[in-house]
Amino acid sequence: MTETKTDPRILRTRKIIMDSFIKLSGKKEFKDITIKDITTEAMINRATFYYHFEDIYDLLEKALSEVLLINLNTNLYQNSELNEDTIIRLFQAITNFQLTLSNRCHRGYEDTIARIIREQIEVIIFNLLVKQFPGEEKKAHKVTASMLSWGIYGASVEWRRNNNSTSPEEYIKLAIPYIIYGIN
Amino acid sequence: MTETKTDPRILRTRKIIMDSFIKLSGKKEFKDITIKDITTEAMINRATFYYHFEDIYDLLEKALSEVLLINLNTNLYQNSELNEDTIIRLFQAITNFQLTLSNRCHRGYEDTIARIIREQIEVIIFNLLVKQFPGEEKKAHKVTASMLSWGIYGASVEWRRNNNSTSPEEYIKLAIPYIIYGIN
DNA sequence: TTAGATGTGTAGTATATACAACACATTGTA
DNA sequence: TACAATGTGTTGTATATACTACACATCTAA
Repeated sequence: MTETKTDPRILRTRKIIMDSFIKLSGKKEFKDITIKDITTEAMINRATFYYHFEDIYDLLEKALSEVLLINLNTNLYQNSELNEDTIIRLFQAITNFQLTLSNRCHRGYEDTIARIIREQIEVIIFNLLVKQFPGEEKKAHKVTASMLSWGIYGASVEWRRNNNSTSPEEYIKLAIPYIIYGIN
Repeated sequence: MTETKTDPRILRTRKIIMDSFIKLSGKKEFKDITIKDITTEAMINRATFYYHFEDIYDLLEKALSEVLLINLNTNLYQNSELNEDTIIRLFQAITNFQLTLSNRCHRGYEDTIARIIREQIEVIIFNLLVKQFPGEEKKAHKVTASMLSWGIYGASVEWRRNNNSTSPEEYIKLAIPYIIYGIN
């Protein structure tokens, strides 16, 4: 809302860097991608990279967040409530995102990536909860969001592992009553 | 050869501007394209436009030259002589370029565009002649290049006008003996 | 072990781009 | 006519990016 517009040069350069990184991720494993590779691909100076990102892990984090967030924003920007529909869309976005990831080789960095994704989910859920129940305790929202994010992320991992014929929607629907109405 | 490498920012920005201009040319007539349109499309500041180009006609000139030159370079960079083969490739590049142009609306600026194209052809032919006959008088090369450029450009106009089944290659082949061996 | 090669991260300076403001011209419209 | 709106081209200043050099780490080969 109170967005102060950022310098177009910054937006442009960040996008070039992230796009180059994503492109390289399709060719090499993460551990083999050097910062020189990225800046060469992006045709920017190496020093400029450090102007925007702390190091390559910072880039990984921001690139993943951005890609995931774009997926999510287009999916559930309209819905501002945490309900059955929202959860289904969220889950679909995650499984979809995981599928694109699995086509790229990030061997050895699965844990980092998993953490980033889960944190993103947590942020999204937290914001939804705050909007939905403005008066209540934020600490409770925090814990709830944390637990839900772990649960939903874990579900996406399990879904991918049992890569059977169940669609993401059907899969998560099995758990939704528990999420929404609780154990009772 | 003695290319002093130019700042990547300049290359990048020029490309963005030209690409935006070409993109806009597909939507609007030239006379309706404002500099604000271009800079908005390119997401650069209007002052930056004037850093690179004098005005919109300067951009038109450079954009056309560049597109035509790229066509030509990829076609006849290998051949450094002005022979039958070179002329055929040159003619093909021009007709091909004219076809792409005809899909865009530049009504009222045909003359300007024609001049730019012809001048480009002249430069190319002149350079070929200088390379081919290094010892001889440059003034003669100049006149020869001028006449040939007018002739070849004119032929491309005629070819397009009689838009019949003759291919550019067949068409120009009819005139090649005259060009190469002269009237006798 | 020692060098050499490659990668990371930082700092100082030069240059390109962003932005805002301005004067001026052109166009449409009341 | 007037006067608002839109476009052109310029200028001054702030900021982002390019470039170069440097110190340091890691790895490989002699």
